[in-house]
Amino acid sequence: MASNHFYHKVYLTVAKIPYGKVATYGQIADYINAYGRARQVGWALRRLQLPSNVPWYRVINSKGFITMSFSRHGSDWIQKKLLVNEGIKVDSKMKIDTKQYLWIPKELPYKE
DNA sequence: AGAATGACGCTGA
DNA sequence: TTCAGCGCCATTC
Repeated sequence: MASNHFYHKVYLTVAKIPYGKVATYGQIADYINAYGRARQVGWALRRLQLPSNVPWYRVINSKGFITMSFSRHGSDWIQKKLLVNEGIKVDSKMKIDTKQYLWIPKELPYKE
């Protein structure tokens, strides 16, 4: 199915985020030639059934925060725990120091 | 089918 | 610097 292709690209790219690093929703959208579709990246990750082999927890919003939402049914707190387990510091406001942890790939992680 | 929703992000005041 | 407003669009109601 064509729509699943978008999700597949999201998962493929997210899987390339290195251990101990994070990326933003917009970044992922950008890398898969879907500039401006950060929301769809969020939908793709929300669709995952946990536990997943995709490191979904390494994706945060552009402000450097873990996005908190009741609709996530606790996965936001699980996200914090998993990131801390990788040595990433997450403060009490769910803020992450992007200067230190943001993934900056040297090459385009996804190519058509 | 039409409207609302949302794990987002840029812009401009 | 902060923040409301708007664009985005698949999914859900």
